Amino acid sequence: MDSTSDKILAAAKKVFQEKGMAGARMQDIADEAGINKALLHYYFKNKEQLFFRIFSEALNQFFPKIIENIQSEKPLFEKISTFCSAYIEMMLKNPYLPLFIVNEINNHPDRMREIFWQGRENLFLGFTAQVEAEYSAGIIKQVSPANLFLNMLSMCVFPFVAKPMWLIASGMDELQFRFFMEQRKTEVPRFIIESIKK
Amino acid sequence: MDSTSDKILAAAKKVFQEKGMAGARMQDIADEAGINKALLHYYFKNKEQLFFRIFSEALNQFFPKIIENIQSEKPLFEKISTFCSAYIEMMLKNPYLPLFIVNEINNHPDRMREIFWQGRENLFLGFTAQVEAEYSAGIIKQVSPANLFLNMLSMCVFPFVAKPMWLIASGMDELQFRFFMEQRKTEVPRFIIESIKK
DNA sequence: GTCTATAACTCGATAGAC
DNA sequence: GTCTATCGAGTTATAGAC
Repeated sequence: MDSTSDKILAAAKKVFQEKGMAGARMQDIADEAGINKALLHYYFKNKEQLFFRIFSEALNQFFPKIIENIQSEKPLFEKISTFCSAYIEMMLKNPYLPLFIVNEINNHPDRMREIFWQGRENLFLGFTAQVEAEYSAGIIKQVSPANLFLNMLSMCVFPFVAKPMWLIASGMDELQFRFFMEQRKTEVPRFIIESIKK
Repeated sequence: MDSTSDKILAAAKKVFQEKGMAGARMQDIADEAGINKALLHYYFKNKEQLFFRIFSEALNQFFPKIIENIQSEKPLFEKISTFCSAYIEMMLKNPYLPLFIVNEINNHPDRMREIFWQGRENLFLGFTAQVEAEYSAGIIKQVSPANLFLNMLSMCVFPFVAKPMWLIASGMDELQFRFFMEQRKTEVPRFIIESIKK
């Protein structure tokens, strides 16, 4: 069913992700949900509370998959391929997500810090060990794990963050962009593996 | 000398780049400049006008160097090296610039379109020709110019866009980040060239 | 639960003294 | 040029009827 609460959450997600906390208006959210402002406050005490509900959901959609992937037991090349493919696919479905997250973390890094470190130890320990192991095994060249990971993340996420800029500069339209990103699901892993394989 | 107008511009740059158009307050800018709101309006008719002054300067700082570089006559590998090095250096000095630009283009893609296409024809024509020429000459593998360029841009710019997130996830502090990015000035070109060289 | 009406507040902008 | 004081529009949030 599509309860009023659900309608509000869907509307809030759309408006907040497009305009951010500062740019969003409670009126926009009410309009998008097809209700009035008073009812919004009946369900969610204030704008902040509603915002954090949406923001937390966005974080939970974005990060757990990253963490799970890089801590998995798969061989490195396979890990890289599935990571890029799954991430680009997810962002094709939620194109506003990356910029939303990046922005709001930028505005409240302190709050973020708490949410992030819930029982997690150093994210990169396992990944670092794996990269070193595959180097010792002669599978890959010597490479800094932090650089490798950041390169992978950059090439997957940045195109969505900079999408409007890229569309203008490249002259692509929406459909061409979509096709381009579909290609990148395999192009990016190929590019990375080509660079590090021995 | 440090005229009132200069103080305002410096303050506005800081506040707008940190908080964006929607998040910035004229009061913040006045405080930062050590004056009051009325004086702000004496020098700049309204917030929009002040914002566009700052935004235009940011665009002019960001894009001309990209365009000049990719349209230059240098060999590809050299082009990649100087691009990454110069861009990372510039962003180390203006860390808020990339996210500011990306955001405001996102909020007003229409305005941007006009500013951008001032007598410019397809940006990538020359670059595409060069990549194809170096492929024919047996210097590099076959590679899509758009993907190559976007990969390069992503690996240079994204770390600054996602800096607060990266600091939290990696555990780096400001100084370590700076050192890390200094390394990437040579690491990123190496990574790219390793991937495409024959 | 849902609405209308409005209070309370934030913020950009202006008036007017010095 | 610079300030204090204040207006007025736009927004969040609440009161109270149904």
